[in-house]
Amino acid sequence: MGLQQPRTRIQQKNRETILAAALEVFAQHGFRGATLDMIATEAGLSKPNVLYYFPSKEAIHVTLLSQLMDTWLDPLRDLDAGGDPITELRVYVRRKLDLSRDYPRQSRLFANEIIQGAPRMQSALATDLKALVDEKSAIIAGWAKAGRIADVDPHHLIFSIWALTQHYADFEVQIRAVLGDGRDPLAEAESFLDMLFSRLLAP
Amino acid sequence: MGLQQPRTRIQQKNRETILAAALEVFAQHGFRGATLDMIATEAGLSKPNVLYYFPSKEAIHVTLLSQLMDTWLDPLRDLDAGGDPITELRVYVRRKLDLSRDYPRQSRLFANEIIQGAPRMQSALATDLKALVDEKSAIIAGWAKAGRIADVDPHHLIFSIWALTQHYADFEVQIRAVLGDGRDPLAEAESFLDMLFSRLLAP
DNA sequence: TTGGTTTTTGACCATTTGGTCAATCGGACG
DNA sequence: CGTCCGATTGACCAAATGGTCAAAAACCAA
Repeated sequence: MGLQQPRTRIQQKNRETILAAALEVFAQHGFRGATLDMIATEAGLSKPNVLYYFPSKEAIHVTLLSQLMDTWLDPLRDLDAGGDPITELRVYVRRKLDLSRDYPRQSRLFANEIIQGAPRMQSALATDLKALVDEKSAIIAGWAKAGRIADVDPHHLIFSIWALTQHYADFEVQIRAVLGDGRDPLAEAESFLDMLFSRLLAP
Repeated sequence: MGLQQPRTRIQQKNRETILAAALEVFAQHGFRGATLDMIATEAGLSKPNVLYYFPSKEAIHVTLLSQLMDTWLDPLRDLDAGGDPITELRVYVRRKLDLSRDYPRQSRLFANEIIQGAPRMQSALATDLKALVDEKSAIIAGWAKAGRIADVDPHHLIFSIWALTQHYADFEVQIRAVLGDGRDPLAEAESFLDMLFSRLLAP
């Protein structure tokens, strides 16, 4: 039964429930480590019922990944050539860090996929993602050439923003272990990264 | 058969062969995604033969992880309170980046483990790793207080070094997809990170 | 060569897991 | 109330997988 778009209220609800459960399970165990039983239990449904709403385990995974790319790239899409360069980039960093705080599971799902060679995203990376990054890199390069920010390589600037913000979601366990209790990693990260990029970008 | 330490030449060699194969397979597929058959094939041995040298799949994984922690923390151990602060930290960044270049599989193995909650490393993180980071953070804090480097949070400085260097190994697929062919990500990263930390740390 | 030890493997096993299916359930509508 | 269609599930299956074991092969010292 191909449920391209939900027709009934209950389909809508159950598909969402399954996706939320699958996100939790995939993020924690990776694609192979996750089982349909785990997802079904987490969703409060039976395994055959889960497969009534999605044709396969892989279909659930693919659905999650495509949803992810969309919201994940929003902050970069909003980088505005007409805005103040430093402000634009600072806002981008902050919004990216907000994503790490509010959606750590999505971040880990994505990280799992990329680390293992992005077997289900290769094309999306080389086309959509590359196009967007190239476009925004041109904007940043323009700012640099105009002397409005320091002369940094735009691609690596973007990579550094990704690396630094996602690190706080993906490696949360390590960070908490090292910092010990009683500290708020994400809050500290916000001011640290603000300072870091201020110093890096100042003309 | 518990082969705590190899007694014969052939044991030594086969254990190393298996660990090398397992590193490749675990890094690419994660613990659950890797199968003993994959490891055996990669090692050029039969599955029962692999289990002759290691008691279980998990034992292979644990062996790799403990080996990893050791070499992985060496550069941080060498951070010398008596050296020139900027130089010491620059060397640390460069050596960490060298590890990403030379041992990307180890980096991904570690990343896989941490992202999934470090089920087999929790204790090592909270004890050994925390102790080392706290010790070196104290040194960095001393440099900052003496005005020899900028006033940065030492823990987050170390996190940022980890994030930025390991990103080039763990997310290599993404970076290559975005940069396209004909560029050398690691070479570019070296100069980019050198500049980034120069600006960040200058008093 | 021989006897004993180490190494290797084919056959096998129990469990897990993704997925199927016929049968049942349940609610909305006439 | 009865019918129909979407929703749910217990039972089941085939393949994959971690691991075992007895026997064969390779090796080595005397």
